[in-house]
Amino acid sequence: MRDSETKWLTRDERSAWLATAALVVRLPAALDTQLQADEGISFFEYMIMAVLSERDDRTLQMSDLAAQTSSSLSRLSHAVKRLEGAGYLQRERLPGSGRRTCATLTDAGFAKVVATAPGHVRRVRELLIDAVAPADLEALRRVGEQVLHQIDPDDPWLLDEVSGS
Amino acid sequence: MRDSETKWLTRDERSAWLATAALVVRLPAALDTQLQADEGISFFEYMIMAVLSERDDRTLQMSDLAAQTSSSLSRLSHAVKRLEGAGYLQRERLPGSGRRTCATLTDAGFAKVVATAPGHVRRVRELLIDAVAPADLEALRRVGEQVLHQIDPDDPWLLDEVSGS
DNA sequence: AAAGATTGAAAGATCAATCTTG
DNA sequence: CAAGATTGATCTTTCAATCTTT
Repeated sequence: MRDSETKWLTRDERSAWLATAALVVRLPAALDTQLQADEGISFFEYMIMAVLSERDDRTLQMSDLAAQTSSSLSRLSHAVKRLEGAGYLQRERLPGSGRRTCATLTDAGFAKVVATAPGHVRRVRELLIDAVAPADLEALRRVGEQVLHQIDPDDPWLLDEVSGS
Repeated sequence: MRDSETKWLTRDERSAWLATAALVVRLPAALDTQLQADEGISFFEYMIMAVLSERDDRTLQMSDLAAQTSSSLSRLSHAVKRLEGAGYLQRERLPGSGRRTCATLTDAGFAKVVATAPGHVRRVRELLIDAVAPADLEALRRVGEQVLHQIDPDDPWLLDEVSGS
């Protein structure tokens, strides 16, 4: 609020920020375009199914699924309802322990992920992975992790990665 | 489409991509949260007004404004109509030369940007600029520019920067 | 009452169709 | 008819309120 104390961006910081702002807006949009055109699903819907497909039982609790797709529970709930209507997954309210709901990928959903993944990965490679130097990609990973930590320090954002390093 | 030839991501590429995917989803969301809570506007609306505020005449043609905010003309048109309703800008159909429409920031719109900028910049610093090493920020700028070039090679994405380097 | 999740209404984005001017 | 822009319909997201189970 104290306007006079604002630390404005330097020229280099500003140019880095402008490029980053364009990146975070355009990259998801470009991936959405490919997925929508080729497979009729959104990036968000693909992420939901991709995350489920990597589980042994193709199942995840709604709140965990929300965390892994960076979405609110409400947004996820609406999206999962649509995907359930399309036959790609099923919801089940676990009766045993608690008020939890689990989403499970159906065979059709798994098949959809299998059909969709190659084109998606190709586009990710084309736009990002193969377009930048390996060292820059590594820097990007660091930046991502640091920013996520700034946004939410409590976020256990190394779930699978912790063991892998 | 040839599934067998898909070049899947390596372990390092995959971990970089996962961090990046989370980054591009969560960073704009976090900035939206700050702007919405403190000033009642979205990141997109702020960008529109900020871009206009940097012009000498606070004016830009709709299609140029769309390019500079990474948005479709349709999305921009709807958003500009709302901002016009709020008194932050005005539209004028240039009668002289062509079918162009220009958007001009009003005094109220300029004041809104002035009031909003400090908090926004503070958050950008906190989440990104001050959170990463200068070399990583520089790498991020390179990545951004390369990805934007992959998405649209014809995009003149160095408008202001060309002269500045 | 709190955690986990869903719902309906309101706001925003996308898509296709349209309008206008050159 | 093409370029620049807008519109209306539809789909998605967000926000606040609600429901259920512990």
